[in-house]
Amino acid sequence: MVTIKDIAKAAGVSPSTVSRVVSNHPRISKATTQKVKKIMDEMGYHPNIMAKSLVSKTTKTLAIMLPRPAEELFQDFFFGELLRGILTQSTRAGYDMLLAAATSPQDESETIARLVLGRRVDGVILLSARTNDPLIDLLNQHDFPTVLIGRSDGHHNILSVDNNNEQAAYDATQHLIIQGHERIGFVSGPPNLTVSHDRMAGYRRAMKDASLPVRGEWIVEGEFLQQSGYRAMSFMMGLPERPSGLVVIDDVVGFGVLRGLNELGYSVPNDISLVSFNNIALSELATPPISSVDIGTYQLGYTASQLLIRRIMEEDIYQSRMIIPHRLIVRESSIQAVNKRS
Amino acid sequence: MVTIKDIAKAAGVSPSTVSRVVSNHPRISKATTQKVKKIMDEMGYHPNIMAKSLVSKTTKTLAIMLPRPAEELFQDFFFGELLRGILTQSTRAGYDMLLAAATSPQDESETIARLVLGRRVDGVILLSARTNDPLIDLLNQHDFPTVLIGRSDGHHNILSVDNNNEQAAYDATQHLIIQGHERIGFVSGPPNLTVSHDRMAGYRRAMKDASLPVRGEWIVEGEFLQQSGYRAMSFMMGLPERPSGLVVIDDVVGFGVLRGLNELGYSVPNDISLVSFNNIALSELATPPISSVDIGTYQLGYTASQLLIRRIMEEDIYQSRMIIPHRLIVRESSIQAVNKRS
DNA sequence: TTGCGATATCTTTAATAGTAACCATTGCTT
DNA sequence: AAGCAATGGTTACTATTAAAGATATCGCAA
Repeated sequence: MVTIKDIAKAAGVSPSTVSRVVSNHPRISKATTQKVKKIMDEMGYHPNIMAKSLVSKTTKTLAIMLPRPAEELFQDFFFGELLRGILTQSTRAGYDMLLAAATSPQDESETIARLVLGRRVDGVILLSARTNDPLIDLLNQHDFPTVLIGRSDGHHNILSVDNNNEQAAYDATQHLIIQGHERIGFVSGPPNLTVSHDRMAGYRRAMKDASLPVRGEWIVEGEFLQQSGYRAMSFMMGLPERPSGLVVIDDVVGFGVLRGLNELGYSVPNDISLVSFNNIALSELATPPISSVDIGTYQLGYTASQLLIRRIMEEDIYQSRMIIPHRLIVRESSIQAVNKRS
Repeated sequence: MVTIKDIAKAAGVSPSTVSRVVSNHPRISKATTQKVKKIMDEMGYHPNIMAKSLVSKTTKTLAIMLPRPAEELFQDFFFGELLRGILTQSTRAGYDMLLAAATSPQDESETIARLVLGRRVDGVILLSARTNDPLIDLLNQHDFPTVLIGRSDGHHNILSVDNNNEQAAYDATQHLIIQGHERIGFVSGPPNLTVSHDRMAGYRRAMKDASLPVRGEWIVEGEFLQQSGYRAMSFMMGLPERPSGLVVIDDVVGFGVLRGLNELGYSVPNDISLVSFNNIALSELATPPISSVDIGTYQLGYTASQLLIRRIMEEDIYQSRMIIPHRLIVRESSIQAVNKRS
């Protein structure tokens, strides 16, 4: 391997001078710069990133800490879009991305400790916030640059990027109410995720504002998997009084709901109307196309990365909590036949 | 930051001894080990990974080199599953994963050079092989541990994990032929990817073996996007003699095909039968459920990571090319109504 | 023309955190 | 008493950079 010393020797200068050439230091003459650069090219020199990181105490690397278990996440287009947003921005800013997964709960803290306290990364993006995330405490304790995608109860001093999920669910629910629905159900996600809470709260507020009753059996919790949606329907459609409209926490779950309703012989949107969240690429290709709240997934990731890098650069950050706007995309799954005819 | 020297001083031993305790060196007494470990816990010591990497010339990190542009990839469930396979195995083996993307063609080589020649990673997983990939030459030149997911023409001395895509397409096509179809079309992917070539070849062989004609206008190239499938249908269904069966390169494209056919008023499978590839989670939730060749996506990623780590460990590797078995999953999209009744 | 300080340019030295090869000490056996 | 495990310390090294020091060059006044 060719090192900075080899270049220095070959060019007849000191290693420091080569180092300055590499980092475009102003106090190097054009002649020397050219000479050194030529030799670097000839000898195929590439700076050893580890040595550089050791001395500069900076790795130019960010970590994405994946929640555990990660299966659900990878099953969802949502994650791909988020990742794309993060990666695009961090690549542009000259940062590498480390994908960190944990296999067990204690391993999660250990992984973070290894990466963060071992100075392997300059910052961390946390995904899928739980209602009380111990990782956030750990990272805050060490005052380590962290951005949370989502929201965590009881942590107000952490940088975060999120949607207004409460309002998003309000809008989705209100849309169904405007379409004339009075019995509206909610297919939720894992109960320990704040996103489940927030969307549920918005659903409840919309129902309350319209003076509509919310029945306990119209709310079903599950995972971000199609199977959850499918199972929710087996249960909900067996009720004596079943809802005529459904708000579903995630498009993939929505696909499962659609399949369940289909098999049970219900027609969407004529028998049951449907609105879900995230607006993944395939939701407009469902039969019927699914109405969905676009939460700006790419933007969410892009902004998180941007915010994190700003924090690392120690720029002044005035807003610790950034909200990405959402937008309800109305499609066939929530437009009743009567409206369609008009 | 607490270093190995701080621990050494606090424990009254030399830095080497602490280093030995950390790496479970056998020649350290139990008493010393315990004493040092206790102090490490108390002081919250975590080894600096950069310093370790510098001296050991090993980073315990793998890079996934994403193809450019990466948009398509992130839009596909396929990628998520692949990533999950890679990540699961590499995490188990104690390796971190670096996600590397390039923004331009020349940047691609630069990124590889920076990571590989700069000794930032121990190995590289290449995705989405093109027919003649210059990156492979670059990596081979430096004898750098690399595993290719897919196949690249003219590179036989590279480790790779792939499917038998030719046979997979043969099986898919033959399935349609057995169902009684004689006019079968092929909706392909980007022409510069080997996977497009291989699947096309299998399709052609199956048609030839059955003495069925292949028309040029029944073959359409595109991307791994739903829009490609949609556009292919606009074109193909406008032909004077249109196919009655379709082999589609990817499930996401299949979703687009389904939508296109739907809008044009064709029924699947009664008017047109459909088989596609990759068997993503949502293909069984399409309307109708899409027949798809399961290529063992998770396995593909898992095996690639495993192979790469073996190569890094300099284990003897007897097979340089591993083939993950495929399996045709027959669903409603390719079972004609007449068969359904029986 | 010469001498001086200012400036530009480059070198030397020390530091980053850790590891490995080699060396040193101890206490026990033969 | 010599030899030998067992255990731990010393020293040198990894590739790079920052700070401080050294040298050369230049402009300008005497």
